[in-house]
Amino acid sequence: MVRTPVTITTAVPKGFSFPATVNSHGWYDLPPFRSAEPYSELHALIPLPTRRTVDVRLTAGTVRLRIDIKQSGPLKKEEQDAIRSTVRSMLRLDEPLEEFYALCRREPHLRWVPKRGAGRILRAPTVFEDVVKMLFTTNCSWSLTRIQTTHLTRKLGTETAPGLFTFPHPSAIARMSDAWLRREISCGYRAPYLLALCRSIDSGRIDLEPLRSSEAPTEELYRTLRSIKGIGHYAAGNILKLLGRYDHLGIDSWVRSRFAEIHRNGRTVPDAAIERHYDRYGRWRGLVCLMEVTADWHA
DNA sequence: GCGTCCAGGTCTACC
DNA sequence: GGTAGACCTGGACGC
Repeated sequence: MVRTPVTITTAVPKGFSFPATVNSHGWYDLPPFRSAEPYSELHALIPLPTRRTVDVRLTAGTVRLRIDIKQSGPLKKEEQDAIRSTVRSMLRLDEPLEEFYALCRREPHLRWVPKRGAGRILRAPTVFEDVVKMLFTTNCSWSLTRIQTTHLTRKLGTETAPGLFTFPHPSAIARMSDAWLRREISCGYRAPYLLALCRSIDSGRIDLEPLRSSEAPTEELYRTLRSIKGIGHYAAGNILKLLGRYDHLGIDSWVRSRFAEIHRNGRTVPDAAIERHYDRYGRWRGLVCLMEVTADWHA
């Protein structure tokens, strides 16, 4: 047994960039993640197999990542291992990107990607959390995505410290009504989609968590995601990226707009033309597209 | 402060 | 297979 506070570390791959990973997309801005300064630290709540949740603060060194664990009870060795494993999964530390980086080095406009250690996309501790948050990004502004996620955690999550709430378990959401979710979470017409997903998980009809380690073909995973009501072409494409599959672009209005600025002097083009543009990057096309449209975030 | 309009993906009905 | 319309909310804007 180890008494808190506890600091553990874990090795990072050569060239890894903590800020480029945390800033890879907007997840760091959605609870339970917190980050006053996303370039240097990230706070997260990590659920453990023992059904406990720990509050961690992540900061990066050049060869190791520092994990400060804030919680009150004793911490077993296997719980520390679980924390380390979840953090590695969230920051994609074990994802092999050598082939992608080699591709980037052959493209002058992508040479910055391996130089700045970009290409690892932050994900939540669970696939369920990633899917619900992606559902909350559909057909709304980022401010509404933040409102929905904040309400969901505050009203159905568990308070682990004053003002600090876990992402709720599917069963906690499954117990609520459609009308309650619309009223309290502000998720509008997405409420029945969220409810159906949570009840499917709660009843055992669907299990999202194995998708991260699945060896099934990408198109099979895509079909699985599209079978979830409310997850369309855009959301499925972006969830696939969080599963380490980059065959789909996940085009939304922002990608259309950025693509037009970067490649067409501001003139918008049909999605099919955007798809064709990235075809030559093969199974990395979705990641190349993401790097291009977010390049200025990493400048 | 109030009303109106718009933007944002997905689903369903219809052709 | 392609398309129109409905879904719901926050924010911008005009009054």
